[in-house]
Amino acid sequence: MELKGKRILIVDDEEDLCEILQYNLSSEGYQTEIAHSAEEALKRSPGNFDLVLLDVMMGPISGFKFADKLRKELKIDVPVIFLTAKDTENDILTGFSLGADDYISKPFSVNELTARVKAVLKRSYTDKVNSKAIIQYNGIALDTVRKRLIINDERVELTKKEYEILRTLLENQGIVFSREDLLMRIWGQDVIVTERTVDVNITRLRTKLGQFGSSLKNKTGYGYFFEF
Amino acid sequence: MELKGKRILIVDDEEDLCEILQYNLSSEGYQTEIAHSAEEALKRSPGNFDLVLLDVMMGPISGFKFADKLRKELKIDVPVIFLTAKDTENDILTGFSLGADDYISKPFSVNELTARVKAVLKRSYTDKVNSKAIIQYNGIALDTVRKRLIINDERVELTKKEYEILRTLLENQGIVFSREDLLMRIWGQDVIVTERTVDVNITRLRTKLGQFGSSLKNKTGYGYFFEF
DNA sequence: GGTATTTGTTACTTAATTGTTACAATTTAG
DNA sequence: CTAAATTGTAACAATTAAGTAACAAATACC
Repeated sequence: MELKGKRILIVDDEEDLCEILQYNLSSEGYQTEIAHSAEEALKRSPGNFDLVLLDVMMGPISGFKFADKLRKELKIDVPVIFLTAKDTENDILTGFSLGADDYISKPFSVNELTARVKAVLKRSYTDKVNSKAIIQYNGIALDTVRKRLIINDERVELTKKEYEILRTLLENQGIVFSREDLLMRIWGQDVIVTERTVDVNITRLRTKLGQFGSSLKNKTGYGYFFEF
Repeated sequence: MELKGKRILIVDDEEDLCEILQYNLSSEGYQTEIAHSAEEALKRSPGNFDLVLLDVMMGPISGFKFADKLRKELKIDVPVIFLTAKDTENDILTGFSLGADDYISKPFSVNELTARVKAVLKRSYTDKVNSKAIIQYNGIALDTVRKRLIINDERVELTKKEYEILRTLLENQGIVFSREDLLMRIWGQDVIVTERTVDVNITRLRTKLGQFGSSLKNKTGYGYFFEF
């Protein structure tokens, strides 16, 4: 398994800590991005990261609220590791009830951090379809490195948006995503585009999907989903 | 590692050159033996040497034939450096296809000789696997010692950055590297340059790659990758 | 120290992606 | 069955990304 190169979103309002985290994770080969608030984190399309490191004690929206929003409202189930100063059981349980994958209590050592990060990434690798370079579904192969499809031995290049929509739908087959869900997840919090934009991208995807185009289905009034 | 005392077999029909080689290598602390023909060389158990210096232009059995026999028939994979007067790229590539580790073009300086010898001994000591001076991919040969390309029998000099980008992409064909990835990997953690710098270097590389320029591909929104 | 080479920046051009709109087709509700 | 709502989609526009030439800065080399 190749953990290196995985994208990690660091969400913490303490500049210094962020930099320490970033420095250490980078030198381990991970790609990192920093957000100093929940709001900022939402802007960075958290669904596109492999892991989110989240401080629970943070500005107006706490890490807990952010995680809750991520899971329940945005339906993004990216792995999350909480950074918590309060090492109380209650805190920790709250975190896990909100879908955390692990937690680290401050202060923590670099070794501890990288070990947990590695473990969580490994779990999300083995347990989910995630992380493989090419993911196959029925007759469709999605090359997650080159961001393209292989259908009937043919390469079909996908643009960024197309790729992200398709991946989202393929990884969550049968689940209906409203236009808003998709906009939130893929375009991000503050990008303002018409909901119809999704429709157009769906059309384009259907064309590129060829014989499988009709598997990208619409549920009138609700949204889009994938079903072979 | 102790390079001194390593045993080197010199195979060349020119008496004078042999003596010059022997003199210089001895004074560097190597043990040397001389063979004036391929036949003679075979009698000296070439497999028991740490390195063979082999003249390609030589009596009834050419250096190439000797090397071929060594590798294919006798299955001896002692490191070999070719001494070549014919400095054509074709010759050089032939040598490498026969398993050479490096080559030296006549006339050469003593410094060059000892440097190459040392480098090959060191490489073959540290990593048995990737110790060749020239790595070939489809129609592209990358001379990792002299930092240049050989394409269609032509030498193309690469600058450091160009070389490192190309090597990264060639060794990881199909993997898309974002500008940031490349900056991190090649420029390093703390060098601050515009991401567009990568683009410019890519353009320069494409030009130097000639007919293969179009194999250095861009994936809009993601980065660059190599694919024949 | 001066010259050549490499490397980086910028500005501009070209290309690719993404978004909007208008209208057609389909679906739904009554 | 029909009108309203929703979705599909083609054509165009806007935006964003990439290619590249020309110049500037930095570095290496005498």
